[in-house]
Amino acid sequence: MNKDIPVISLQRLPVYLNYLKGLNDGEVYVSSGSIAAALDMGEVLVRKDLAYTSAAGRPRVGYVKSELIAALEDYLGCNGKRSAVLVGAGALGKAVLSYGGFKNYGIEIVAAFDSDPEKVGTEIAGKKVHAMGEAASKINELNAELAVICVPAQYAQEVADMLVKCGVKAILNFAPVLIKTDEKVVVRHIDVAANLAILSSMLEG
Amino acid sequence: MNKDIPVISLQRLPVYLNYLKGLNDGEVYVSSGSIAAALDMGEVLVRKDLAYTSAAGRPRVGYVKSELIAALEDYLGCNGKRSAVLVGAGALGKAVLSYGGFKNYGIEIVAAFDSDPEKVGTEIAGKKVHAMGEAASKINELNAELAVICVPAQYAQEVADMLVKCGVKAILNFAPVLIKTDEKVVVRHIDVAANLAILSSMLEG
DNA sequence: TAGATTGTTAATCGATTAACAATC
DNA sequence: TAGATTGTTAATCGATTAACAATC
Repeated sequence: MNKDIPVISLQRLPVYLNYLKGLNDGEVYVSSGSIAAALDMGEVLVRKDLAYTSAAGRPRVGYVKSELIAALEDYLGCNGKRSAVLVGAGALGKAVLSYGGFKNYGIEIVAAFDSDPEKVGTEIAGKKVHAMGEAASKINELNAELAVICVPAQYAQEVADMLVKCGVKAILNFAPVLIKTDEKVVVRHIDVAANLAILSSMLEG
Repeated sequence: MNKDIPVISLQRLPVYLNYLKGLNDGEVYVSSGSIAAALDMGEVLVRKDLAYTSAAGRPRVGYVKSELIAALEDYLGCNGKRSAVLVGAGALGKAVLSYGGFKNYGIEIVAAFDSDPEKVGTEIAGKKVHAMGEAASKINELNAELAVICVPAQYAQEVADMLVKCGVKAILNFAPVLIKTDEKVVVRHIDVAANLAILSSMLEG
């Protein structure tokens, strides 16, 4: 069902969702034109993207905002329940563990792992930090399909390999290195420093 | 000089740089083919991307690794010196302030701002946290052209407006909301929760 | 020289936009 | 009805890939 949407369209769905949720409660209808204007994009593109979900607009009035939000949430799996684990309870790991925004998407980070014995056994934002060796059993027990990697670059690949072996199906990688996995596993990469560097590069043009 | 590179190519340059830096010191030459194989992409694309920099390969041998790294670093401004400020010293803000990876790109976060009086006056990773009201004078004094927004979504737009008024030219926004600015200002958006949600969506396909 | 690899031009592919018929 | 907006098909645009000449 989610198979044929281009990733580039999929990436825009949360943007629409955020925009719609931020709208005044009084607004009942939204048109692709108004969304496009607010988000600085073409209105046909908005309609095409929305068409991947179950959203249906009505000529002359547009989309019912609540229905559109529901369609996007449904498509993105916000009403489901998926568990994620996090590896690397450093500053960034702690921030991600403390972040409350995942629940909007039906995702919960249920456990963390760290190789530092000092951290093992502690709790961060109510989530237990376990030793790396416990990963296999915990991931299995908690049925976690998602994982977030917040370890230093040099460990990212081995951590990814371990996670995949434990049954993780998708990885969000914050380490500044490209990790390779079995092609069935989906990986996304967020390199914070590189993002700032890209911005910096765009300044001189 | 950096004007005519497509953003999509620019985004790949740090990926090449990370890969090359991670290579064994003994490797003197690298070919576009070997980079492409390691990074799972087409070799012509690699050569095209690298051609935007001052890198020059030699037929039959490839690129001199050290020269290629230097060309990428030069293009990305890693040898320059740019200052950034951060707004919102919550968990994520702290993590970004503590992150050491920016210096590889010639970027330093020089100050933070927060509206919480409890945080004002403290130091995080050696960086002073100032009151929001000091932003204008500090940004000017420190000559900061880059800014990172780590405040809750509902404040992101006003913070962005304030930053732009203070002379900030580029913004990295972690708040889950699209911010609008004068078109001269460049903005990049990192929505961590959305990224995990996208991964989750890709699982069911 | 022979052959591997670069750099470039042409072809292809995919995403965005334009045009327009359908419709409430 | 008239007109605004959707949904879809065709055209355009831009990025990737294929082909190939240049070259060390």
